[in-house]
Amino acid sequence: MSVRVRIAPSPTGNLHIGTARTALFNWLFARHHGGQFLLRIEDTDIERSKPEYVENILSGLQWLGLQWDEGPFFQTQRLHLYQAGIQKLLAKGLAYRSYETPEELEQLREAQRAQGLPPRYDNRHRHLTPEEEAKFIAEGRQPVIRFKIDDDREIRWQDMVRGEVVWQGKDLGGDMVIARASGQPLYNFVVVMDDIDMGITHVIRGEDHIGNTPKQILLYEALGAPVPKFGHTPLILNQQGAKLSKRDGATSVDEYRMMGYLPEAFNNYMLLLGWSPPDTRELYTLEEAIPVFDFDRINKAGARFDLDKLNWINSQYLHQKETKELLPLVLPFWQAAGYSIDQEGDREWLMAILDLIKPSMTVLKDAVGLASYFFTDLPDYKEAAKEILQQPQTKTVLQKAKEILETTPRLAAEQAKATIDGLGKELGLKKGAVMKPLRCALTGDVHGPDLLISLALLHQKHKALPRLHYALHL
RNA sequence: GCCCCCAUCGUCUAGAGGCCUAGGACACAUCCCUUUCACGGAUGCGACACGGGUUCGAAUCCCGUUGGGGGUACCA
Repeated sequence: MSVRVRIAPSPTGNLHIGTARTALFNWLFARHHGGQFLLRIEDTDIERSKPEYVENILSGLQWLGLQWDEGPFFQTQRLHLYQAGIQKLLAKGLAYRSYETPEELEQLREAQRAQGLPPRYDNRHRHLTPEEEAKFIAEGRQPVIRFKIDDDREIRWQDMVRGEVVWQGKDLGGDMVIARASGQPLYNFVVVMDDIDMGITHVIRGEDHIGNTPKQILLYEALGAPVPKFGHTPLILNQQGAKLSKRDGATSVDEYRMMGYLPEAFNNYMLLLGWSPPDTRELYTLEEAIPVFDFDRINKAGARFDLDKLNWINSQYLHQKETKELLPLVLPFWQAAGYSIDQEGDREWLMAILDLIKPSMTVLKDAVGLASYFFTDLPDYKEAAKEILQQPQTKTVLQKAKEILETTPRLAAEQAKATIDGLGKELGLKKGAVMKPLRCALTGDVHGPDLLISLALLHQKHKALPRLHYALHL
């Protein structure tokens, strides 16, 4: 039987890192086994689901390159299927109508809490007489549908990551609601209906779903369907070791995209969170991971999200990237920063800048700060740079450099080196004594990318002389 | 509270009873390269939560303790 897996996000927020990682594992598992990866949008919670989140999830998965083979399916368009399932369970006597009010349930839980007991439904409406039921209906009560869960049942399954997991029926909280009073079917039920209907063979999801699994296994049995394999992956945790939440800074894929992380780096990092490669190699593209990915190497403990490691991986991919491929990725960030750029005319010049700053970049957005002095008329002079520019020797160097540039309209990087070396010799100064003032005058900072290349590039755009002039009169 | 899961350097992890003096990566420190900052290279720092077993031998198996996490809805 061919492998069929799915990712089933609910559109109640932007594509979350945890969802993305689950998607990645499912995608890799499907590709590894030559199976299918489906996308299903779980939008049964109509109050919290929003179309913009659907859009965000779809575009996020696409950005990551986790293309789905079927879908997206929307649960709100499949309500007839769930209705039929509910009728079937009702007819078989495996589910029933339950009439308690939210207040009554709250009272029950309150009483249980007071006695130190676990909160659970006491199955009080499981065996209502027709008279009792008629009375509730006459009161105008709208029933929920509950699925019967026997306390003495024992549920066990072989989890793909955790091995055998055993659950007692009595710990499942009593007969479970599968449809609201409004008729809206609920998560645990629709998941099972859909997974059966879509022929899902392996349910790979986060560990936070582990408690849902025994309930769902019971539903598979009740519906007379084969139970798929389950694999519960460890959770991604925050710096404190708790489940990632909105309060933990950037938790959506979108935010990382906007900060300038590359999808290949992001995938690579998520892959390493909970899965370990068979050897010491850590850099894997999606395609490279397909043949080596398997569940034997999935870890059981949760993993903290570590920005340092993500940054390192991202910088590796960035540095490896051909400059001509990097340029279109960087351009939007430069443009957003307000730099005026002639994409066509300046192409060579821009590529040279990018070549220069590429080794210093960790995220795409870094290109904004690193290249800023190329795009402004005058750089933003830092305090430390101003101090250097005040030193007496500085004037001599800058004056000399100015004279040379005035007679040299165009300067290649190699020429710049010879010129500056000559300048130092002529003045009897060490390299540092020449470079430092020059750097400060040209870039406004005491350190940065290669100065001679910067000089050549600035001079090409007639930005070097005005800066020397400005610095001389500071 | 109750149920479930988990436990190796600060972080991600390797480790299937002797290959472990516990390996790798990030981070950090030092040095080299270098006009500077990065990049790159080298070196260093640094962990088997604790207590009992089992065994000739335990990071690895068992039990307990502690710690952490998840769940406990007419959310997903």
